[in-house]
Amino acid sequence: MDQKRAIAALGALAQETRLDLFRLLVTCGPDGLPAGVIAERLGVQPSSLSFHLAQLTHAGLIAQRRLSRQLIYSAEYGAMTELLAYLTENCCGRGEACVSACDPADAFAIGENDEAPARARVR
Amino acid sequence: MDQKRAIAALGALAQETRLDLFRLLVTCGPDGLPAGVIAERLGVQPSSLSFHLAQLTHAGLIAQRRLSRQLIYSAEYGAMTELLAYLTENCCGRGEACVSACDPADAFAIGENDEAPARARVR
DNA sequence: GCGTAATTTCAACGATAGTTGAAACATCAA
DNA sequence: TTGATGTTTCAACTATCGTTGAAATTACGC
Repeated sequence: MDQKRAIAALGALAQETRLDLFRLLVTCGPDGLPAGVIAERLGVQPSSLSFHLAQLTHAGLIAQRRLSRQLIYSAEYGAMTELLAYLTENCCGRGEACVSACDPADAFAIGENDEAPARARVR
Repeated sequence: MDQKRAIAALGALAQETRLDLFRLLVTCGPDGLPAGVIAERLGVQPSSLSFHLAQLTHAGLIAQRRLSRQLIYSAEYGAMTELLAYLTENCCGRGEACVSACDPADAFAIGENDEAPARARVR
């Protein structure tokens, strides 16, 4: 992952509809969902959804395939993984403040609740 | 991490200067760097840098502290960790396509090279 | 082929982001 | 206090983003 692609991915995710959309597809696995179903679930106009789907596709975060009349969209887990790796690159071994971010076990353990790990802010 | 904060963080990172800046601070650890040094390293005008520092600070991705005349900025590793967790929430156990994204070992293992894991695209 | 369903494309609009340079602010040394 | 250093704030400008509704496209069943 280079800077350009990372920015494209981050920019694509930095929007209400698209973030919800991406996270919805992430939970749906490789099977994905047709555009119409996504529009209904998110409560977005088809025209608007199409715009956002194009943004995410262009950023490489989702993939498109056709199933008869429907266009099915699914998350590109590889791209997501690369993006996470790009953000955390070289953050290891620089002191205890970054330990939880660099330790995969810790990093993913907090996904279930919405709390930040207890850590003193550097002020 | 809720949707609003995630969007703020993603939006903050979705910009050349700020992404470079954040990654620079991530590699610097809790000690951080003064604004002047950052401006020099990134080749950005102080005025512009100040704008970007404020964006990242407001998004909770970096922290600010004063050291005499200088303002020192450092990465907020906790916020970064929460963001990664938010993006990958509920992506587990849905099929083999998301395995590498959900398996921390795999997810972070590809950080060293710039290659995507070999995976067939759903087209 | 015709009509219909599913989705995309297009143009127009208002809103927000990023840059620049000048001015202001905050801190320190003398 | 005075001057200098480090950083932020502000106004003005251009560029890009997201929404809407209408029209066009694509694929299917009859």
